[in-house]
Amino acid sequence: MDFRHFRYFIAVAEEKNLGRAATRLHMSQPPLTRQIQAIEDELAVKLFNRTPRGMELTEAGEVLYDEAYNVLSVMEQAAERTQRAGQGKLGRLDVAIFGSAILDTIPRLLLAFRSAYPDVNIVLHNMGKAEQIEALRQRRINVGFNRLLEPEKDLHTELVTREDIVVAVSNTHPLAAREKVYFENLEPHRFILYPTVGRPGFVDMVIGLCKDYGFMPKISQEVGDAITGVALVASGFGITLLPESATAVTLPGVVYRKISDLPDQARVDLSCIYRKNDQSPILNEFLTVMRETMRTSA
Amino acid sequence: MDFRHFRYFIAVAEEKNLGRAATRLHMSQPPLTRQIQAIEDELAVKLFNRTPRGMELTEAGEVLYDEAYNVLSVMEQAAERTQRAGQGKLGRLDVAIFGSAILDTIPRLLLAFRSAYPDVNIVLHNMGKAEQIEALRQRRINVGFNRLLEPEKDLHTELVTREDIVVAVSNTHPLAAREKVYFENLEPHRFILYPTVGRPGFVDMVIGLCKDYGFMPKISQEVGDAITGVALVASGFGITLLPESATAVTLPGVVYRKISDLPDQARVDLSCIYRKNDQSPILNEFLTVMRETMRTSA
DNA sequence: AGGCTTCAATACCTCCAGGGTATAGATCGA
DNA sequence: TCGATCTATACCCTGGAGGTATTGAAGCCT
Repeated sequence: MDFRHFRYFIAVAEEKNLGRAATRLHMSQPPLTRQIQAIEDELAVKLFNRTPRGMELTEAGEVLYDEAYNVLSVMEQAAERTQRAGQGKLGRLDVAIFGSAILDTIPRLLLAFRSAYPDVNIVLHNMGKAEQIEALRQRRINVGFNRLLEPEKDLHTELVTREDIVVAVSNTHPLAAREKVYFENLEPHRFILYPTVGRPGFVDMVIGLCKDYGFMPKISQEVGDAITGVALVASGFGITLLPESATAVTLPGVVYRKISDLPDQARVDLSCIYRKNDQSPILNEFLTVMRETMRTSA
Repeated sequence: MDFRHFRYFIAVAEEKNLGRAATRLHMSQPPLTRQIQAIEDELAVKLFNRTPRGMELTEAGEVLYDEAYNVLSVMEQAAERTQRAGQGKLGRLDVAIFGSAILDTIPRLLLAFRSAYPDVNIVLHNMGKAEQIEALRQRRINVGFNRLLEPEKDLHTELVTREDIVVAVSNTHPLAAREKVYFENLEPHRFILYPTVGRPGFVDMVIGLCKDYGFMPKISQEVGDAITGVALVASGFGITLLPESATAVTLPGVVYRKISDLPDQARVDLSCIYRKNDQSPILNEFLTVMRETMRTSA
């Protein structure tokens, strides 16, 4: 039983005439006769009664006719879904995110991707840097987002965007009153910092910067994530440094100030990381959308 | 895209190795390679990543693998249902019945058939003799049951069973007291009879019998069906003649008596009627079951 | 009745797709 | 570097699917 057989059968069932059916199938009548006979032989069932006026379905033939379109359509759907999966339009993408990246860039990215590929199921995972790398190697995720990623031999890292660092201060804080804030102005104030999960982290960059400006930051608190940090700023625990996108978080009593004299290496990157040998068309489409999105919004 | 392709694809997807898959498919490896390539070409999708350790599914391949068993099983079901229909095990049988036949023989028949062919949907229609013949010609029914059927050139009639005629009398009636009832004993009593729907009917036979015995029956009432007739007997309207199977109807105050000297032509037949050229395997099986049932219960 | 039409079925030929064997190419582990 | 273990390629061969011509069977007209 072949797909061709189904198409032939349908044509004959509908035309009730071998000649016309053959024309419709762009072939001649005798081979069609034989193919129909072949089906009947294989199933050991008479599908048509041959009359001098043509072919008419038997009861068994009626049953097969009911099924035939089903069979073809199931087959065609299988093919189509496979093709769509091959074009990255169907399937699942496991994305790891971490920390403040979720506040601005990632949502824009996901929005763009979802509207272009609505049938791709995006599953988000919260993971730190080291976890992301492990999960990538174990194929639990397709792509991870993080900052300050170091190269790995089997993984590609790709810069998504770079952001300036801003300082978050309480609105009653002396720095809030200044028109321009320079990095050295930060020195006397107490810093709220973040624990490093996977070296090098954001903290390392901040401390390095301070060293470049000739001081060691006074540490007020260490907190787990950016939002908690901002909350502590509002509560007067000190100041904190954040990537610019984190200014999407607005809390009463907190203001953000740009740092006017920030050197270029003090800009913080947001990168993504994925397996070098990942052939997934979905990942590919995702990266394409990502590059396009970042290009147009730059 | 051929059924063979699906089987090949499944084998390779499961074995993750062309050689083993080929063995499983009872063929050699190179043609299998080419068939897999052919599928990929046709769908314009890579289904496998070739590694030195074997074949592993791509995402698109995973999607196709999910579908592949579906496709095959839908196909196989179609074939199987068709075969079953060809063996008369699946489908629909439209049966016309009439009057008292429904009281005993038909239920036994249907019970036997349903238990042997549970997937055949039996649809019962109440029709008189003429209606049945018309419905047969219009293919609205496959078989009809009736009594005293006359031959028709395009229809087969087949005797199902013959029954004796019994007389139904009130239990206070003089006849109820007799040990043996002879036909001539009926003469003084008033008859409840049935209108003839399609000549010749049961009434004609009764009247003919009376004539044979040298009297004309005194008619008390005409009623539409046997049950009503029996109800009138209970009410003292007279006596009525019925086929023996109608004694399945028991009403308080009614007794049935056999007629001892009944000639053979006074036995009433139950026959079925169907199209001579009806090829339906279901009808065929039904008739077979019917003959078997009547043979064993005779 | 006999020829005409209209179907499906058969006879016979052709050719290519699908299968086989042998072998090359690629990669990995010892 | 050699052998083991995969897949891919080259080449041959056969069966089956398709084509043309024809037969066979059954109405439908004169």
